[in-house]
Amino acid sequence: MPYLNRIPCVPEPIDCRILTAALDLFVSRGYHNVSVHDVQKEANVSIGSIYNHFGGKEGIAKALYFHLLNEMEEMIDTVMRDHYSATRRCETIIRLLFEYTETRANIIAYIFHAKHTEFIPGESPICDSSPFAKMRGIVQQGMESGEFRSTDPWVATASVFGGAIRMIQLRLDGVIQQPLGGFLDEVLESAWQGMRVERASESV
Amino acid sequence: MPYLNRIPCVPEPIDCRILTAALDLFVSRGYHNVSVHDVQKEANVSIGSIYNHFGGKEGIAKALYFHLLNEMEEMIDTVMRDHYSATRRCETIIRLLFEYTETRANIIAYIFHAKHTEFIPGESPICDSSPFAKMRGIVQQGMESGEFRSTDPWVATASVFGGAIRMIQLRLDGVIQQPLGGFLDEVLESAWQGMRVERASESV
DNA sequence: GTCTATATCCAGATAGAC
DNA sequence: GTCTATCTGGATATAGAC
Repeated sequence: MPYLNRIPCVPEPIDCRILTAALDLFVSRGYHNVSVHDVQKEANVSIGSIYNHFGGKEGIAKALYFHLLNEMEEMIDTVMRDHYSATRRCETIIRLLFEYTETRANIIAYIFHAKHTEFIPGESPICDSSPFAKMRGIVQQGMESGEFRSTDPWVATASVFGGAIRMIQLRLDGVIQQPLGGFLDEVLESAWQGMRVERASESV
Repeated sequence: MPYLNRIPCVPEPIDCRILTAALDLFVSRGYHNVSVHDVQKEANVSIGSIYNHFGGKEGIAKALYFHLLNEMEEMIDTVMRDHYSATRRCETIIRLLFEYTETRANIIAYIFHAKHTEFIPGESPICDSSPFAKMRGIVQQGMESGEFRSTDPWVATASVFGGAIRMIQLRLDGVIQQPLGGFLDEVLESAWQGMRVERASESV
């Protein structure tokens, strides 16, 4: 196994080191409790480099935000390419979000952080952003195709994804202490049951 | 109408003025973007008084947090006193939360703010707190009584309240621009359908 | 208890050598 | 492009008169 002990010869580019360190610190301590000096130490770069690359702390936060939002959008695009029914699309998105919450918790925590507007002024709330709009679009598609029962689009989206997002928040806060994977089937079951089309015979 | 122009002779106590001003500022700008001087100006008191009463900015945040958490707990206790079935209890809680979101948005925004631990160190996440525990208890009761189908307690609670909480978050973020009252019936409908006990004849 | 004026600290940002 | 040393503003917190 000759490669096991090899020292990586291509060092991670400096931008990535900064962003990775910042993400860790921002998520663990909170944006406002992290100084540029903290990031500098964690990333093993000088403070000058940080200002050169990102123009300051807010620049780092913005770069992170758009980078991660973009990753999330690519994830959703991939799901939409590989699956066609709204049900399968929603299911796959929820499954991937659960997986990411376990394996790359920082990313999900940063993306789902309630108030980006507090430290990225002028940015509209994340639920206005493209990936979230696409999620609403998928639910809409499901209502039009008859997979989901028809209701208000906001209510429908909150109904499909609300339970899952709530579980993610509880897991990130440490309130839920088991991996989310074990809850996936039941969460999906609730979501589908909540959005299932009522048969005429069942209504009174 | 002799009272209309009267000047209030019992001024609001200084503690309340400080807390009210702080709540407004914390919610609108974010805790870390508000200085003690801002609170002082908004509340029309001196900075010395603030330190006398609350010991500093963090003291204000803590006092607010416990005060509002307590109000929420009292609300839930009242609901539990006035209603007995889990369904009615959950429904009333959701309705009241929606109402508060419209009429006293600051309170709900502060309580539902994701990360109190960022500015109140040592405090456990809000979903561990007593009112949220009581909400879980009500759902548990509903599963035991057979009102709700049985599933994991976390999943059940997320399923019952997740959609509503998501709607509240979207409303507070300004993404949803209509009052929540208009969505109440559909939100409840989704929640109940998601938790309804499956009849044997319906399963395949 | 309340106030004003002041002290102290530390964050974000910059300058200029290399 | 990267670094160290430095500047500056503003925040928290205190001192001491009233």
